[in-house]
Amino acid sequence: MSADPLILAQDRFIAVWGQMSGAWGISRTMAEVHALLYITGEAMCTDDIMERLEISRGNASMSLRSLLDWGIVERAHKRGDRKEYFSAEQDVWALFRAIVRERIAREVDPLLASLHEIRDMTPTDRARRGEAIPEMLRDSAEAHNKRLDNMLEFFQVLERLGNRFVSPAGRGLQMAATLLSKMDPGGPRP
Amino acid sequence: MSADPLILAQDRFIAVWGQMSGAWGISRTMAEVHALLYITGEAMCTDDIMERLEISRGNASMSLRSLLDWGIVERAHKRGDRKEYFSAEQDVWALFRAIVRERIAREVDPLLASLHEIRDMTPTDRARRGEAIPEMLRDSAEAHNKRLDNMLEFFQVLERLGNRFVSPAGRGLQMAATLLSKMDPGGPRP
DNA sequence: CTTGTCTTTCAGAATATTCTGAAAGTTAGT
DNA sequence: ACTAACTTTCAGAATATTCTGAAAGACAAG
Repeated sequence: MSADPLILAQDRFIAVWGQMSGAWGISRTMAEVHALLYITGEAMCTDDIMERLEISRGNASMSLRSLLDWGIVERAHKRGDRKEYFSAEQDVWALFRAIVRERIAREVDPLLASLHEIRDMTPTDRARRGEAIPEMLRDSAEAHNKRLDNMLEFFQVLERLGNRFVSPAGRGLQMAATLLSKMDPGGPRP
Repeated sequence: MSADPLILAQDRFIAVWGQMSGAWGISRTMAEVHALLYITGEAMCTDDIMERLEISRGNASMSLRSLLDWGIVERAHKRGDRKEYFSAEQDVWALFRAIVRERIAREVDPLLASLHEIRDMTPTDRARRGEAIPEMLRDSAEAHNKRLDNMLEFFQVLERLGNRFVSPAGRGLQMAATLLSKMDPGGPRP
């Protein structure tokens, strides 16, 4: 059997990364496939992956497709070989920029849209000027709207931050480095 | 039935927040209970929650316990009433500081520990000075270690950032504001 | 110590997610 | 156009997660 420490370390990495799958909002197998491609640094074909991870062809195919959709794995080809090969982004910062980009698109944007819709469901002074609303109802509606606005504001800031992190290639690292070096533990300096 | 727009808006908010549950790594019901407490702004007892969300007593009890563990819901008491009441943190930034704090503790810290362990599984020049290792193996081990180190570096930065965001009360907001105001779209200025 | 009120627990049921494998689909080469 | 090599799809199986409800536990008041 394989007592090769490199293989063992790879397997352990794959297992650990698989456990993090929940944190990225992807399935365990997707994470394991990604881990395998990342940690070996090699381009592999479907059969290589099936064999190493002991998963079915269908599962491998679907996981690879999803990883391609997320933009963190890309197709590769070997000359004289009809098979498709796949390789993972090796730049860790680029990897996480891709993850943040997808999660903003899949989670934050739809949430903001929903929150705006909900915001439009309750009447306010602004919305209906002259119309009479029982005072008690108006008060609780205003408190409700304030709570919604606080949420909205938070996610708008989050989205702007995320887009800043994601946008031009390579900025994520600089942003983090700047943050950590320019701010002392007590907070930002003037 | 209730055509009260406020109730309808609350229900919609609860549903939307419930769908985000995956993003925070909590169950749908936990998120719905939290949403209910947040959007109504009221302290409610188990029976109130069971009735409004149409869930079982056991589910309500467990969800509330978990929310207490996360530190985003707290116990409250009403005089002359033996029942326990629960209310959600109303400061949105405090809410997300709590979430970040928990996720660092539950996900990032264990991951860093595992990555360090994995880092120690492969021999390097540093680790075993004189011992002979086949050249090919040594090269691939070094590439492997570099990949691990890149991951480690990323998560160390992430953890420091997270802790900065979380630490003294109120800093999260300032940090985000600083980020957004001090950096132009092209990147940080000297 | 007993009762009544409220809370927690947990085995099994219900639900949701993920995986398999065989069949259908696709494409390159001849 | 046919074949061989490879990829994708998807219904049903396997697995994992979440929920229920009844029983047990906890605690204050009398």
